[in-house]
Amino acid sequence: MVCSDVTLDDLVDFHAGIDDFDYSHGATLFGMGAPTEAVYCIRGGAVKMVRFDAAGGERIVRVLKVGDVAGFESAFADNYEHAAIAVGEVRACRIPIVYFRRFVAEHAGLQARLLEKSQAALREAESWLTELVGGTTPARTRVARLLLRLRVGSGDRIHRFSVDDMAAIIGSTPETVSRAVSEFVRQGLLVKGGSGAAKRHFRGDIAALEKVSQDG
Amino acid sequence: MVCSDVTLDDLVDFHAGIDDFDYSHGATLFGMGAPTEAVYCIRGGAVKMVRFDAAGGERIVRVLKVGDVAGFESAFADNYEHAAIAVGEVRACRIPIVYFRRFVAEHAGLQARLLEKSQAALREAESWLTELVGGTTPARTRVARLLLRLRVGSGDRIHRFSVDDMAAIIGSTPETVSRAVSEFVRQGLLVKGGSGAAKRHFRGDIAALEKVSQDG
DNA sequence: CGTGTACTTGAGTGGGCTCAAGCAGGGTGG
DNA sequence: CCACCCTGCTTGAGCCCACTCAAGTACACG
Repeated sequence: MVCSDVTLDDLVDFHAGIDDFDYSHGATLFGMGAPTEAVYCIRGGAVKMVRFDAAGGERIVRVLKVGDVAGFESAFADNYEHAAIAVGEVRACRIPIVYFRRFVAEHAGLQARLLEKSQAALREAESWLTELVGGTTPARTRVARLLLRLRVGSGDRIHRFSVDDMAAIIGSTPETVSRAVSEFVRQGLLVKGGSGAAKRHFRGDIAALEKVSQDG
Repeated sequence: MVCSDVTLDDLVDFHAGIDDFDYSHGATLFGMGAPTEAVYCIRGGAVKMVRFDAAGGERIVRVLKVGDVAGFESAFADNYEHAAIAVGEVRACRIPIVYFRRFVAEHAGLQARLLEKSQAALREAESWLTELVGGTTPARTRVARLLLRLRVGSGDRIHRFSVDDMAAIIGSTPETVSRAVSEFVRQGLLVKGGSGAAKRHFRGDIAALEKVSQDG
């Protein structure tokens, strides 16, 4: 993880302006097209990376979880390519772009690490292309696959996105997602979290979901 | 373009084993899961990057054209993540992986260039996610968008992929693609190339296709 | 307790998938 | 040179999933 890298920890030690921030549900870390002024290390929660098409419809192209770095794709461009929006409570550390660029320029090891990050993101995007979106795969299967990808760590807790968000990921409609999720809940594959912070999570029967995710 | 970089041209000059090769339609540059042993700079034609899902069905996640580098995503892994398959006649130069890795290690500038390449590929993949695949967008619109992305340079020539390939890109079926393409041909938006090498190309009415690609 | 937001559920329709013929074109062998 | 086949494209008919439109419901928040 870039943030825990020694050289970047040095950055935190020696410069002011880098601190952890909290973002509440729906808060915007940065907007699509806004001038690039920082990258963010996600320390907790989930962040959706959003693109808007010509018609103004939103499409989620990636989901960031703890350890991911938001905005690094645009670190050497003038403007952000996506909007980054918090889903549930999010904690992130903000690194002003000038510090970030200086450090990358000065430390060769960081470049290799960035390349890894970029290729991991590419792998993830391709994975979405093959497994999650459209194709000829039934919607319920794709919803199951998505839920498995939204797991927190390797337990049975699953980030609970809104039906609209899930639809914007798998390329479907809120109604269709709702029907699939409701059915999973009825069948006991999914349990909605109670109140408070737990509201933003499911408990999932991972084994059963994996069964559904294999199409048939 | 990585291949035209001075340092990589030096590589070509000083080492044997690097030459241009020709591949005919359907030829495999490398297979998915095969041991990584080279990267390829595309000098002409088009190459499809393919992933196979559990059911054995193929899905095309990216298309490489002149100037792109095939296999660099796997340059630091043991095995290729995709298969790379020629569409029509392809000319490419083959760089053995040991040379490639040595050069990247020795020349810091190349790392930055690789990072750019990786991020460009990421952008492209996200672009496919938002514009090309599934969603709620009608198939004819998506076919039009795909055709525009398959343009050779900035003229009216378009790489002519098989209906199966196009279906594997937009996440549809060969029949549906065929219906859309046939209609474009009937309407004169698309002209099939004659014989010989031209068989692998369309001539497209770019302006009209762009109109169709904007949904309505 | 009212209001707003998000989700759920229902009925109806249509786009595209499926299944299944028919049809070019190009390569091969007689 | 032609008949043949083989591969890839086209076209048709029927059906079903999922999108659309539209209520109705749950829940949070002021």
